[in-house]
Amino acid sequence: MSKKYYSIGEVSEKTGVSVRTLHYYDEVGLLTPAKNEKSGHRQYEEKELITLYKIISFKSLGFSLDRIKELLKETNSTHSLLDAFQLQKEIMLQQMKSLEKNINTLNQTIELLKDKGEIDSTILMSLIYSLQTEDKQKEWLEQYIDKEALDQFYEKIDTKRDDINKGFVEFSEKLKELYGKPVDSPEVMALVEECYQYAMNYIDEDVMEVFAGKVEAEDLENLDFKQLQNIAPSPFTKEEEKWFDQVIEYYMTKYAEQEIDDSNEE
Amino acid sequence: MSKKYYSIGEVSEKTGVSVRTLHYYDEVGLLTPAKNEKSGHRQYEEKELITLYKIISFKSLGFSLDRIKELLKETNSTHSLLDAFQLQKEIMLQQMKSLEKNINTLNQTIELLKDKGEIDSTILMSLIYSLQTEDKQKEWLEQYIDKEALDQFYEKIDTKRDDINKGFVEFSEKLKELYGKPVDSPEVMALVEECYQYAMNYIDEDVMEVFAGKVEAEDLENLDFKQLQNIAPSPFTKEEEKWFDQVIEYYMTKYAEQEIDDSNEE
DNA sequence: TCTTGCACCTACAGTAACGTGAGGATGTAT
DNA sequence: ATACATCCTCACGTTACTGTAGGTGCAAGA
Repeated sequence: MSKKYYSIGEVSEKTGVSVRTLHYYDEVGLLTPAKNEKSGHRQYEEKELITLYKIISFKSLGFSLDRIKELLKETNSTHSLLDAFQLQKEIMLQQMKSLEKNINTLNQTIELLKDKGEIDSTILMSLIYSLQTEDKQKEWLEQYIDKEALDQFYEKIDTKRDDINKGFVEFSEKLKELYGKPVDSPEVMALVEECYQYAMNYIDEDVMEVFAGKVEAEDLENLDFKQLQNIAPSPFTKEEEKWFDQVIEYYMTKYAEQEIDDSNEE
Repeated sequence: MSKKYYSIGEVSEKTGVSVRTLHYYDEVGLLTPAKNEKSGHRQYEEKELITLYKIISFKSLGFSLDRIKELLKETNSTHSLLDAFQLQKEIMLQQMKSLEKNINTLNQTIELLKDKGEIDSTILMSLIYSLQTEDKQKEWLEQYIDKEALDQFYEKIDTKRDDINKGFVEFSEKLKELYGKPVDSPEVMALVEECYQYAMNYIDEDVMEVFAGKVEAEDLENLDFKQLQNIAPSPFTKEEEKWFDQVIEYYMTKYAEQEIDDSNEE
């Protein structure tokens, strides 16, 4: 035969794997060619080339070197290979989902930034965080709202993503501007009213009712809302939030009065 | 105020980031809270909590900590954020493509393993490698075949993936079995004929002609085929390949004779 | 008063899969 | 013989953490 061995350089050339990487594979016992006694140079035979191609193939499918070491021993048993591949596929599908979510969030954020220009970084963070944890938010909501109504709600939202994001940012900005004003000042009330009306565009009445009913029924003040806060941090400081709570409270009582008035008039 | 500072434990609890990781962020200068002079305990203020949420958000979008450190400084300039997000989106789209390719390969391999049971690991490797580098193969082919015909060809193939993979494996196995037999033995010739016919199911005549013409026209024996070998290693050993080359050569001369006979009879 | 436990601290080490570079030995062509 | 390419080993750097050991300060229980 013209040539029995390949030098490490040749192997690197042929396969595109760096010399250092071949050293490393030798070091960890993944691919251990014989060595020339005198020079210590590595001598790769054809069977090792084939093994290397197997390694490259497995690696390209996302397996770790440790896993590959096992798989190389088991390549005769096709059954364990099948298992490994199916598992690996599940893992990659998971990764796909996560990537899709990220791209989605990035798309929405990019649209928003293009549209709005400057955005308070805290508000932006809050939005991104919220978009990224939407699944968990939905899970949380499923405790209180039945899945069907929720699915419907999210479907509706899905078509108006960019509008809603913009609304969220704008209301947050305006609220931050008004922070500190008396809770019963007309500007504040006007904004809250506007905000409420805006939200009502997207929230079905039945969803609202179910939720309102639950809120009164359960004592979720402590435990559960804390969990939600963890899932979706607000864009406001503690101070702002305190003020905002008062605003809401005032608005609710006023709103309740008006409701009574309305129903009396009917 | 009831509470000015959060302890590291509280922050960890609130955000889900481990204490050790918070230590780490402090160490690398990503999030450096003040320290109590006496005890050395870290004291997180609300602004640092907000920063931490920003960090979490950016991290979930796939940014490195170094990049995040820069982004945190630039959060006021929305412009650089937009750039960063757009770049990040491109990166994630790339990753998506790569993942899709992997899942595709895994799916095909899984189907094949389910269908065939035992498969020679070298043949399997060759197939996987080939599936994973299909893009590069196509690029290589584009040098010789015009894109339109090629696209058409791949489209056709795409609908019959599993069949073709199975065919590839079976012909490879059979060829390996026959290795060593005389190149003009009837079994060998029958297999090659069968293989040729099988391939013709998928290769359009015009593609074949273009390619055949090119093969004669150019001297791509050396440079370019080496490149292809790098892209798609064969499932055969050097010895087997040598033998196979002879088989093909013999087949081609025989085929050429037959062609002449055929045209004479017409 | 002792000690137990808890939350916190620092500091060192280890992970995966290499990249990079130093310093020296070997192979090959002229 | 000399130049130059190629190879060797050794060892540190990278990313984003995680683990562990040994030590401090403080509050509650025996």
